[in-house]
Amino acid sequence: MPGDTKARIQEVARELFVRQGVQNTSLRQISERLGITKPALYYHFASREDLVRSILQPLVDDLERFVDTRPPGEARAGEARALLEDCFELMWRHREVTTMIVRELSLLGTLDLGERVFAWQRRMIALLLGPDPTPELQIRATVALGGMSDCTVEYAHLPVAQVKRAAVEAAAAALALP
Amino acid sequence: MPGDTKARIQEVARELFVRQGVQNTSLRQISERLGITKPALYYHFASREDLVRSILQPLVDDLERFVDTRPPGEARAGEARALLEDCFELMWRHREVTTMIVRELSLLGTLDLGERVFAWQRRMIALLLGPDPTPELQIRATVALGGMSDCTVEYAHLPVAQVKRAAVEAAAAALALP
DNA sequence: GTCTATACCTAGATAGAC
DNA sequence: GTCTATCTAGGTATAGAC
Repeated sequence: MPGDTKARIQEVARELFVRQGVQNTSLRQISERLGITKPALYYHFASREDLVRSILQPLVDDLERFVDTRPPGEARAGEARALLEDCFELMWRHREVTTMIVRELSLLGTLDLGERVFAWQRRMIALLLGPDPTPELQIRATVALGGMSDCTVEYAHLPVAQVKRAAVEAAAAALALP
Repeated sequence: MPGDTKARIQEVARELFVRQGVQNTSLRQISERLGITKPALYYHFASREDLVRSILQPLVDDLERFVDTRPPGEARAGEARALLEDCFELMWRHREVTTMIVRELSLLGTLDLGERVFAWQRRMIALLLGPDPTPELQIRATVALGGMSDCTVEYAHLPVAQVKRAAVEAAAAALALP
């Protein structure tokens, strides 16, 4: 099927990025693996950055949609836990990209996605704990959210249900949720 | 003082690595900042990898010493919390290097430090929870330890005491410590 | 211990034919 | 949409003078 070369490039690139890191993957490797030449990539993507960004973007978009579609203000008792569960599932669904980001956090900066993810984190914390949380609560939220994302990376080989239950449990406890 | 050029190189390199990431820092930048030439660096370090490793090593050594100097077996009640506190302080003391690693986790792999850090984590979990913890407990420990290291990076501008108290509190809760 | 000079490679990227 | 050919910039690293 002609026309899906772009998708195939992203597929191969994502696989290599996850396996050996983004910084350690060259366009040459990607094109060789596809059986095409390097310049051919440039027909589909304006630059290497563009290719990488196109792979990370869906996760960032989904994260933003996630907080956009919830009513603002602090979650009621019991709702916060559901929020953590849904958030975990989102990160798990995108776990290949989550892995890329966790292993090379600095990517967000070089791709100008850092600000967006940072803003997302603030809004997420506001949903969990209300606006203007104390530094103490922000720190607890960082443990909770950072911990959950680490788990989607480190325990990607275990069954979802098991990881989800334990990770959400730990995150909720870190937040001192009831 | 002649003879401390090596230390000055490490100092400048560490600063640049923290500010703009390891991968985005070239030997040219380091040598220019020092007012020496690129080849001069090669008198002090066999390679770029060697330089980077020499900067990360002290943290890894300290982590290993940390678990080496504690009696094996599960910590008693109350001891686990002290263990988390000491661990936090260690990461905070090395927080420049901790930052480098958290932002570019994949460095550990390329420098052959990944195995050592992974083994450290297993031993640390054994100290906290006893040998052969269930997957559930391992996941909780990942949230706790990963969360604490994230905090040393993200809240490096706040007073130690405040970050330490909140981060250890959250980590202990994630572990379901009494 | 530090310099000049340079070799060598690989990367990302472009021009233009087909 | 993909190719060949090529450019340029930057990287790591070495040889040999001082």
